[in-house]
Amino acid sequence: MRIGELASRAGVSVRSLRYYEQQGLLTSTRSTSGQRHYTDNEIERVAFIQRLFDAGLSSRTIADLLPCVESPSEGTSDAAFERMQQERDRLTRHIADLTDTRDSLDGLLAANRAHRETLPAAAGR
Amino acid sequence: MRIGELASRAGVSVRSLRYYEQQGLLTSTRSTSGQRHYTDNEIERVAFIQRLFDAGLSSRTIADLLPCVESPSEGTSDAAFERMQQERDRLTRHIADLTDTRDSLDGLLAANRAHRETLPAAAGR
DNA sequence: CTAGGATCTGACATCAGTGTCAGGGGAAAC
DNA sequence: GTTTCCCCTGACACTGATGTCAGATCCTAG
Repeated sequence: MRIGELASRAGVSVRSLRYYEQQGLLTSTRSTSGQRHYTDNEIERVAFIQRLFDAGLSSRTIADLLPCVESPSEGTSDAAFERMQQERDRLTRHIADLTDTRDSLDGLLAANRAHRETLPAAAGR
Repeated sequence: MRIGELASRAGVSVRSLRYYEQQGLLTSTRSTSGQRHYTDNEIERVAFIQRLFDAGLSSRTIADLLPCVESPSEGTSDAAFERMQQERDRLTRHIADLTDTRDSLDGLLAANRAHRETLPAAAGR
């Protein structure tokens, strides 16, 4: 498929796909006229890349990890493996932080809710 | 205390504190010479602002929410209350996404680990 | 064959929080 | 009082993923 189709199927912009390729996250075969062509495999790959971006990884970090993802059967480098563990741990900490923050919001919401019930006339201002 | 002390006690840069004030997230009393002065309360406030930033809220959103935080005893506006619930829900979804992503990484790590054990000689390359 | 949509490259814009520098004044320690 | 550190404002830089535009080329439907 060409880039437009991959973009719509993976739910990202054409611009982003070109950027991913430039950053070494994605490869494409080129037709003689220079147009990029992809296989269905790339759909999942792009989706995964997006998830890593959403998880706060930089394109550089993702580039470091992807070899480990693509060919877990080969002996991937220790460095990539370590990096992956490191990111996993970072993610765990981040999730814990976010959970704490959400709990704080819940506490505030509860306090506000309680107040609203006792003073319904004040609601809205 | 002056801005430098607040910065070091709250663990943020002086630059950031001035920015927060500019965005309406923080207020300070000014000495006659124009220097900002803060009370101990601001330490916690700044820490909370940081947590919200880390949770992906924009300064605009934080500004919308803070009245609700500072004076839960007053009848805070419905809009702020709704906004807060909305952000809480967004955070919940984000946490779920991150957890999924982390699980994916765990799966990949396990696959790599398994391979490493079967082919110890290939480690490092 | 041709028109219109898709793609190519390259460049510049955006956003938001933060870093950093310059030039001038304040505060506190010696 | 002088030195040294802190603070003030204002401005510009940065980062990184993405948007957008321009001008050229390609592909496909009519």
